[in-house]
Amino acid sequence: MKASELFFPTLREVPAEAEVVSHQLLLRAGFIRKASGGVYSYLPLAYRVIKKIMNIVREEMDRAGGQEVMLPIIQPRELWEKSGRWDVYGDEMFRLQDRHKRDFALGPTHEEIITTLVDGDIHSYRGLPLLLYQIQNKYRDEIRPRFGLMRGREFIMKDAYSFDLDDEGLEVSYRKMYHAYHRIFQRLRLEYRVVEADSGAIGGNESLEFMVLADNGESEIVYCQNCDYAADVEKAVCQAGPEDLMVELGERQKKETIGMKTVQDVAKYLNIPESQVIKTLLYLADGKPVVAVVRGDRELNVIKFQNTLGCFELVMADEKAAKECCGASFGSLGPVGLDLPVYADLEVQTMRNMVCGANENDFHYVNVNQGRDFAPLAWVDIRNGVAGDPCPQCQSPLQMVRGIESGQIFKLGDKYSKALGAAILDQNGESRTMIMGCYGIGVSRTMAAAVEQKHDDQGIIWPLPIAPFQVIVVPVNSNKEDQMKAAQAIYDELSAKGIEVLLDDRDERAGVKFKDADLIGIPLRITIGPRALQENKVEIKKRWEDSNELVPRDTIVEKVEEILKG
RNA sequence: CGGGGCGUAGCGCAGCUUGGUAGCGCGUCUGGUUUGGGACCAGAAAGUCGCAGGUUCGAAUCCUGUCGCCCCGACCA
Repeated sequence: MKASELFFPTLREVPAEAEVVSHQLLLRAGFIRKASGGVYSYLPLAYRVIKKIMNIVREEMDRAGGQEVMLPIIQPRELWEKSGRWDVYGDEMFRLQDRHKRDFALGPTHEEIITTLVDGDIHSYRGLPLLLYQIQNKYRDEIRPRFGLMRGREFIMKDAYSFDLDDEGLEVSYRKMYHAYHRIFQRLRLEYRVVEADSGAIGGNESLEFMVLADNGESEIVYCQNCDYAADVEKAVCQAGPEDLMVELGERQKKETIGMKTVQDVAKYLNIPESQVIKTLLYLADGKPVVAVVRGDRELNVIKFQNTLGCFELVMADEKAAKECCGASFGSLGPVGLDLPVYADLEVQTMRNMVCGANENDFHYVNVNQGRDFAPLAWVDIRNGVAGDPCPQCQSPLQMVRGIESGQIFKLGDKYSKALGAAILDQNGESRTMIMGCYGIGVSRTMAAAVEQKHDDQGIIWPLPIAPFQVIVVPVNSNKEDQMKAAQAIYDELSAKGIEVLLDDRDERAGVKFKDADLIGIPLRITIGPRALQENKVEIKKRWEDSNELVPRDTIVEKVEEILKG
């Protein structure tokens, strides 16, 4: 492909609308253009990358025994009513009507369609196991689409669904997908981590997320370097700390702390670490006041708290409610003498001589000790994990990184098959509900995640397996016949080897070509310059390294093949 | 949905307070000189100032409404 004929409108300046790196670079490098909030066009370079990701995914799905299908995007309302999700899905579902005023949804996901499809034509256990997948657009009317391709309203997703006779079968399918996903992310050459996903809300079912590591990913992950444990901070299992039995319990005292509202203020004022203070947070669970207590330097994890309570709605109470329930404003609350259900984080259990609000404005207690001064209704795990927490499996200190949720595998069980009545006959002629799993990879999001992970201040650095072109050949001056001739010859030779090459034949100055090559992130650049050409040499540069290398013209094809292999 | 910000040429922005025939940089086009990290000179094209209504002799500018975009939050997985 000649650069002069390629549609890749690069921008010198960062469009004002883009905040995150992947969004900025994909716009600047001429990969994507916005059609509407969260809806993008993929230009040729982007689509080349997308197709490569799709092909890797496709090959691994096929290898795992999957069969590719293409399901409708437009889905009738009745299907969604059957599963009960027409109402539940809410505003996040794009809806439309046909000319007869019949309701449809633009598929946000395909459990309904596929379960109905399989139920219609598989009636015997002999038809199982079955693994179907597709790669196509999904539609979710996100409350707030953001960060370019990272959270779009229309996005490309691979979704796979497994159907088995029983849980043992599901286990086999799930494991196959687990290994397939590992292969996929390894082949994409992205650094990633598998973490446990929330299973509380849906109840006991297993789910794992494949996170592509990136400095400004949406998720925070803690992981263990010693064993294989990893989890989102919101889901990480937190434990009680060790108790220091040598610390003597002091006598509880009330101290005046005028104007001291935050944990920081109080700790500073009393000259103690924040970890000696406890935070008392008042929430309304389905309208009823409940209290959460966590160490002063920790964050309450609202999801964990809600799962603990098992309530439907959990909102933070306002100042007024605090005054009514506890007799003091925020900043002066404490569990001592509170006549409310108190849930305290496990970590608080082993703290000694804590500091907390006295439920009286501008007063705090010091030397508060659990058991003697207050007793919570329950000791529970309700805080966010942090780096340094002990690993729940092996007790080594956990590390923290950020990541982008790129794939997820999930044991659905009979959730949809039951609702939609998808049953089959087993060996004994008895009717059984099929057991399902579902497995997603955000293809367009993965492209964005790759950019987030692989870039520098000059632009994108595509991993070789998904680069839009593997090599760019740059004659320093396209008007010099000898340079163009050499460039064209190298282009032909590489192309003949099946290598994807971009020939920058544009009548631009060298600087412009180099900048563009760096920006669009082609892994290998071959530069044909006048001086080297005199000695019958050309220059090769790896996008991910600073230095370049002069090699004899005759060996360049060999050289490229060698790098591509390694 | 709440809070904040923004809509002026393809991109980035100024002009708006104090109303008077729309500007800058980059990009684009033409000609020339240049040619190893976003060249230079000369010339040119390109904008219903998001949209609608109002005030006014006159609105990019003031008022009202509306649409869209971005960020934070709530929400969701």
